[in-house]
Amino acid sequence: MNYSSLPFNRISKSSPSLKVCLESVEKSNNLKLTNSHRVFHAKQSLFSAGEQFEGLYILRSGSAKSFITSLDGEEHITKFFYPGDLLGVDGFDRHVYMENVLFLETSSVCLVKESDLNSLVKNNDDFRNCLLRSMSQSLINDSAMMMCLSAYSSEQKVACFILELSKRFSSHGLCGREFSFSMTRTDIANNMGMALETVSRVFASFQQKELICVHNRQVSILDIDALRCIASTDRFTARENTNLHFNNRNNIRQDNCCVK
Amino acid sequence: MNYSSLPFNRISKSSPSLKVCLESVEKSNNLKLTNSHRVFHAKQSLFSAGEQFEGLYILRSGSAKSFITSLDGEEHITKFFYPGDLLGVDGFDRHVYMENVLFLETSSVCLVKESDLNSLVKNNDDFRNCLLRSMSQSLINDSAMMMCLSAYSSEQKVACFILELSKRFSSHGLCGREFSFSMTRTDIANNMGMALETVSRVFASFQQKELICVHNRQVSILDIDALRCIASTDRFTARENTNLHFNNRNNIRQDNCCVK
DNA sequence: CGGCTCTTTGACCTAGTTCAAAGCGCGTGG
DNA sequence: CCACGCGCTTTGAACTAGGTCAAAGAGCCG
Repeated sequence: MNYSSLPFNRISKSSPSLKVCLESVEKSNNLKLTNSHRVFHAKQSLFSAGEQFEGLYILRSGSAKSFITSLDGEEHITKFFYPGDLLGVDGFDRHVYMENVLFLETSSVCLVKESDLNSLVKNNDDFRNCLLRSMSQSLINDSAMMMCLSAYSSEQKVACFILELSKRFSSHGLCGREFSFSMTRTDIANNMGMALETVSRVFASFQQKELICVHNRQVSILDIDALRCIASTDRFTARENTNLHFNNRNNIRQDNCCVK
Repeated sequence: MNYSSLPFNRISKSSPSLKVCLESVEKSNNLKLTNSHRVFHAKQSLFSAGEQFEGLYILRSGSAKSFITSLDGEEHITKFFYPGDLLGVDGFDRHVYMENVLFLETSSVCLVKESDLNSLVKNNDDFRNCLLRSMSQSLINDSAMMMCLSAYSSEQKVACFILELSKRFSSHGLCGREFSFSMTRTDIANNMGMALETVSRVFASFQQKELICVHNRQVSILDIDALRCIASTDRFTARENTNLHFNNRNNIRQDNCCVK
């Protein structure tokens, strides 16, 4: 997939992409980012909590997850990253990265070194706005995520997760109706604050209701409106049509499924 | 309480306060913030989601809460604010505030208008760094909060909540061992993703174990190490000494309590 | 004093976790 | 090319932490 063919103007207006911003900066200014591109493979680490802050990374392709570790060693996945996303913003505060980042698949990143960063933020209006807007957006997303974690039922959580992924993919010009995710069920469960068994059961339940179709990590959305409805329905209404443990008796599977 | 007497140097190094930063900027530059101070009372609104972005607010005294509303009208409190905190950063993205802010008690804020903001970020290194660090810090806090919401038991959540408040108060030069909070049990429950009854029960349980002492909204911490231990203990260990519903039979109350 | 909101406490109940075991897909090495 | 092993996923059955419902107390203010 060639990203340069995407309608970036529209995207950069609705949700700023530093990647795009940088590309324009790179062309018009004397900034050289050519040596700062690197490729990583699945399970490789970009940086770990405690490491010296070296600058921001922009994910160019692939995907990654960030996680923090509690005092007792438990890990929590805070976010999944897709092309255009910014990595390492948590390092501004103490000049030390506060999160760990692992790649989920073969990916490439571009480093904006701290030195370049300072002058960019200072002198380049576009870049500065992009950065502030991107951080602002992250804070808003965090709020939504917190609400999701604290108040949503399992079905709502999974519906939100799928819809969010769909949104991500389509905003990058990919198909938002049919895609495959790069994280495991365990990752999803950890990120959404539920047990992996529950994730599995909700997927099965959604499939049984013909809202989605899942094979391994390939998903296709069959009824996006129903998903949106579940995601935005309060718990009392949602409860009526929910019985995770017992509604998957008459297995509906590969048969009526659109992906093969 | 006169904030100007606080040891701000130390604070601004460990965790940047835009308030302090602004004060120095105000003195050394030609910036006028004198007309931008306003006082609000409990339950008054600073701004609501959807309103035009006018700039950032710095809380000078008092306290506030921010909340977002889900599609079905449910509210979720995303954060509580104390003096020195920054309000309105969520407006950078779309030039519209994305959250609602209500004051919990009589408070005063200082508005940094958008016009001033731009030149400050552009030209004032201290301010720019303060802002970036503050936003970075918020993102880190959000991560911690998400982990808390998604993986912690009720006791862990409440322990974290109390410890966080304690940290906040002592970082502002107030007593971190004995303070009163300005939010209701319902607010705490909403923010921490639990039922208000559970909050009440955990408080009772902590009091019964002589970790804290609560009267209405006045708390004093009796055993901060034990609280820290609870907050950082994994669920398996924590479970052994937990039985919220039945361990408050022999009521221990005002008798052995340090606040009267 | 009456009415209000907030908080506590009790009793019950269920959504989702935990534990256990089997199934599946995929890469590796023989 | 098959067999084995390993990591991931699914499914079942039992259990429990915490939510929900209900009712009573407590503080506060006009």
